[in-house]
Amino acid sequence: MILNVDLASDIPIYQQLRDQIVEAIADGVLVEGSSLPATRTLAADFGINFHTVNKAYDLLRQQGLIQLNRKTGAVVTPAVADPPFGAEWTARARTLLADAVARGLSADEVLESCRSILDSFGTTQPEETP
Amino acid sequence: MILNVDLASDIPIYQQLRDQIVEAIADGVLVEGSSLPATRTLAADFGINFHTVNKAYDLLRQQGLIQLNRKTGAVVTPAVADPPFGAEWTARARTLLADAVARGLSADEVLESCRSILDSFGTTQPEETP
Amino acid sequence: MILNVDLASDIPIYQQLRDQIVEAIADGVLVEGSSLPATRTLAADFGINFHTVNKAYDLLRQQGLIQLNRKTGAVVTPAVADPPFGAEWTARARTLLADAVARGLSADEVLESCRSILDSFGTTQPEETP
Amino acid sequence: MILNVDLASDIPIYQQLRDQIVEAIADGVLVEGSSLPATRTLAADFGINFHTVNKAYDLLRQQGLIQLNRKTGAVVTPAVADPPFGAEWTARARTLLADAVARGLSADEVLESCRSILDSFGTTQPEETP
DNA sequence: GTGGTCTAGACCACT
DNA sequence: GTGGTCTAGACCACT
Repeated sequence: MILNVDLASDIPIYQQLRDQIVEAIADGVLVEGSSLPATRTLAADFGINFHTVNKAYDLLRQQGLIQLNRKTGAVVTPAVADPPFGAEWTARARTLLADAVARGLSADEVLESCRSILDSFGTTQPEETP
Repeated sequence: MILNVDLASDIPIYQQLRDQIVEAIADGVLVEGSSLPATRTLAADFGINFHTVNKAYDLLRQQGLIQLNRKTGAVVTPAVADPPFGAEWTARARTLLADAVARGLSADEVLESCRSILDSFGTTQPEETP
Repeated sequence: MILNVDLASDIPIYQQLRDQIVEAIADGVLVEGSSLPATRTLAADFGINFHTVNKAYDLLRQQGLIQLNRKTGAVVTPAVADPPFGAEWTARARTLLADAVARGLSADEVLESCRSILDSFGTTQPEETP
Repeated sequence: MILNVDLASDIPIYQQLRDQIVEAIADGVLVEGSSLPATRTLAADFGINFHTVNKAYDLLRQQGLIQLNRKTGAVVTPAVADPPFGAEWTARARTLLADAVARGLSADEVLESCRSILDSFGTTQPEETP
């Protein structure tokens, strides 16, 4: 799993971490049962505080994507699609799609962009959990 | 154009305004050449500070969606799809789509959600510009 | 609203705060729209760190009970009973009720205890929001 | 008695064991005089450390629900409802019930949930102690 | 060895 | 003036 943190971005570091881990899960790089690095290890790797990593992991836990355990560390949970999947996601999607359409893209072009992003997921081989 | 501002929301008011105006453009309610309300009028309508409206309009201007002019006020510009269309949009889309996939939805289900949102645009008749 | 924090308890301070604020909401002491004290004010009152209060408020926000806003501070949101209300609550309730029954209380006695606790809610007059 | 241990859960294993044994007692699956499995047996069944089982049994002993004896092992004690039944239980109940009420459920709805959980106890036939 | 909690203090964002 | 983020470092809980 390759994570990139941009300290200069105005997106909070913990959010960047969360987003990239979610992408790694969507991508299949992290699968059910995969272990994430220990909070303090990951923090050291990026030269950031472990509290920041903690916050990212805590978000993922709240969203049901990982489990945190003093013994086993952070582990990816089985995906349980919980439809109708939240009006909140739909609202975010509506804003994102409107942004594209308002800039002049056709619905087909936008869908094609979405499809190509979705297709790019899962092309990476999963890591082996040691 | 109907705007709803939730003063209690976590999302900054200027962001809500920007998002809803973008949706109105995507929706075809606002078309090329449509005038937006004067900042002070809009501010008065919602009981918010006109600086907040200014900030929303300024964002739209930066994104090339409207033109601001002392004389003519805020006017929707012609849509110029600007491919490659911003790595920034793609990054946002990637995060949004990954969120859905990581929660267990299939690519097809996610695409279907996007399609149905896109289909909902443009069903409203454009306003007449007075 | 009267809050009591037991620094010696093994229940985390932020959890104690969360629980007591929830009870104040259930009790009707805090109603929809009521303001909570500023995080730093509350922290000073108890001689604890504002981060700890922050964590309590953040939990309440995640659970949809309050809204946090830089401008307006922490405000109680309208209650939206979201049935089926979570298997998680039922599991907690099962454990609690089993505890009582296993100790020899009859179902009727346990229900009576629950009823009397529920009756004790709402007997306090709501605070006036200044 | 059927026990399920979720090794990945946030809830400590000893707590899960304790809770499920309490539920088995409430349920009538375990009655006064019933023997619990030997700690090492139970530990082997779940592939967990026997100290963990020990901790669960010790909690139950402290709470007066079982007796531990080198010779006879762990045996369920006669239920002695010990009114006023612990301010501690009431505090836990208050928090649980407040959680439901604060989310907008009426006292009647909450009581009904409690009643249906209580009714589900005791529908299983007691095991025969070999 | 892992995550969890708490303190202390800095600076930022939005109003 | 309010909450939000981040750092730094301590000690605890569970294994």
